[in-house]
Amino acid sequence: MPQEPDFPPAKRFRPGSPFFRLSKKPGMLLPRKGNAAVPTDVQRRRLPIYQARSQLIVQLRQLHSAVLIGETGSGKTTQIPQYLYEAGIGRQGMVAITQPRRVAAISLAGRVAEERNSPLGKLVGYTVRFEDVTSPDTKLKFMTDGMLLREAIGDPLLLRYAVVVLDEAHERTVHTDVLFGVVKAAQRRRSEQNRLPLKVIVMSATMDVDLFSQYFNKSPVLYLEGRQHPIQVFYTKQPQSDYLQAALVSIFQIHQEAPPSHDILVFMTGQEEIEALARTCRDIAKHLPETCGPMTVIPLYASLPPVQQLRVFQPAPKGCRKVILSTNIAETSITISGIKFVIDTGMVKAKRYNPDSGLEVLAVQRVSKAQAWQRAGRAGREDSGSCYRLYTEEEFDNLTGMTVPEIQRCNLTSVVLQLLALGISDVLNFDFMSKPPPESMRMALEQLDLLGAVDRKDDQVSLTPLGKKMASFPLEPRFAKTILVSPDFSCTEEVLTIVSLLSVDTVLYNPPARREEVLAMRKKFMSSEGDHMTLLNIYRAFKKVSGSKEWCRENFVNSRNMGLVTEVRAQLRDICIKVYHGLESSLADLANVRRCLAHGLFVNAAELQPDGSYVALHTHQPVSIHPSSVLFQAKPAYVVFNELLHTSRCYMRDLCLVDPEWLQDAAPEYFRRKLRGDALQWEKMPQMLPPVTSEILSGC
DNA sequence: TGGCTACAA
Repeated sequence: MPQEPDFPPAKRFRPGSPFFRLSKKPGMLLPRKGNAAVPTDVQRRRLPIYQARSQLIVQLRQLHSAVLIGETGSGKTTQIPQYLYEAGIGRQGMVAITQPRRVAAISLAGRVAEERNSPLGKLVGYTVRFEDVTSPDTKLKFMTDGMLLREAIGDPLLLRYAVVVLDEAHERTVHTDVLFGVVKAAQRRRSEQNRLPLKVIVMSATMDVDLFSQYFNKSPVLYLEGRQHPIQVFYTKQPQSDYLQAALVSIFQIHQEAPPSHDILVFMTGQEEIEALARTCRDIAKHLPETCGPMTVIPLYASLPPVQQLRVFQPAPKGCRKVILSTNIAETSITISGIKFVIDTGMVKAKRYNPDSGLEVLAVQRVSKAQAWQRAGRAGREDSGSCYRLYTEEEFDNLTGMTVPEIQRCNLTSVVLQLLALGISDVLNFDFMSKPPPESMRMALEQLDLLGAVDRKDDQVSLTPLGKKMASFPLEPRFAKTILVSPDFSCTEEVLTIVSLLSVDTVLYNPPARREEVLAMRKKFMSSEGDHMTLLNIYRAFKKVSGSKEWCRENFVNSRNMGLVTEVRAQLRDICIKVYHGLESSLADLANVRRCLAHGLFVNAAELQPDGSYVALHTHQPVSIHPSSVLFQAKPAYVVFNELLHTSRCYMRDLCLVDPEWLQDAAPEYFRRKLRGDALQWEKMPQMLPPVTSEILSGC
């Protein structure tokens, strides 16, 4: 289990200051603070980290593994790779610097290339999905953690690299967590085989580093001071029952008291909540007395069109206050300058996973201390700031220290397939930094077994030839399987399209205010065979007009996501051609396409009951058709679906009508007695059918 | 029979 991190008491909190641990950690480096930067090469020397450069180089030269703590603004991400290069450390191979996000990998590479005065793609390059800007000259390679993981499948020892820098390790994405284990194993095996040593540098912005250090053989921790400014933190005196109301009051309190140039950033949970509060704020702002200046309220969340997202960067007109209402996208992904006040509701929408039911639930919950500090830190990027926490100090003390790593709360089917593809057969004992729940691992193995991806003999698990092929797709195993069976049904082109459509955020644009219009436009694409076929119709129509943006607008189709679909599709198609040396298409025979979906999604099958309700065959839980489905008013006997969404009920989303015989064909053993008329199955084989908990039942 | 999705590849 993750250890409770040792966080600074709020009152003495100075972001970027590691002083409170000075006595404990002798490895600390104490740079002098620099001033605001002016030219480019001088800029590097003015970064806080520069003062520690020579010490860092000495340390990094001798250490096999190091943990580096540095707040935002310390310059660690751009400078460490250059220091390594300048000192000739790891020149025998490349230096990989991983990032959880694409934009970060790309922009960091750009900045470092500029600092080196070298064209991007030469000495400094980057690799992210769909884009590889590197050359044989590339020594410093910025990449997404997912890309390095994918490379590891072909090269588990990561022999091209002399140094791997895992940045933003505190975010604990699934990919980073798997990489921890992969680089640690590669490091050990390379040393055993007397190969070029692999140096591992873990970089994190938070103080909960003991876990990192312990995991990497008690490696030393180096501290760097950042260039954050002091932040005053305020708590409410009483617990707030309504955080939205509390946010509203706080916004206008600040608005009445603070100079209008001081912008406010409010952290909330989701789109609907944000839009509602935005409306309320605008209404109230209209009716304020003259003494109060005007206010511009800007919502910010991921599904917002890019043009509207950019609004947060535009300065408000003089004398007007900018109030940004944001999801946690502003916590990490988008950095907004000029924020003087942060209001933290203390809530976040996060995914939870129940391995028994396979249910992923998106629920509003309290943030962790680490998240609360991350949010507060957004107020002190250029100058000192304030953070108003809409909860009491006692409530803060009771928050969990760090956010539960994603790997402990998600479906692990893809992870396990990837581990197996890396040649790790003892997946159940893989050296995770934070072990995922054993039920999640078992569930994942069971799913892979059902899909025909693995052979299990006693405790030894190995990939089948099909499983090996599945691992070559950057997809969830069930979708890889769907593609891989498609040649048997001569419909690879169609299946590729459908899987690509499912790989991106929805291409359907549904502005609530124009609901009737949307419905009328969408009618012409609707298929009685289900949502997948409806999506296929939309894609075909989109291609017919050569991806016209105008057509997208008229038909309420998100053209950005549609463009992404095209990219994903091309990538999947390339992989397909490599695996199969050819493609086939049935053009009109959509039944075959549905057969493929049955082969990939059969674990997500549901059966119509005599009373008109549906039951999921895998878990026997009652499920319903989501109102957004084209099959909402239909009553097909059997369907497969993409996912279950747990809101007021358990809703199946994205449905496809199937024949029960197809399900039998897809997994004869599994379905032998699962289909209608086997009520006793439940009691006979409890180990295959985990009991439905009362929690699930009451929620459905 | 009736709901609405944080982030990432």
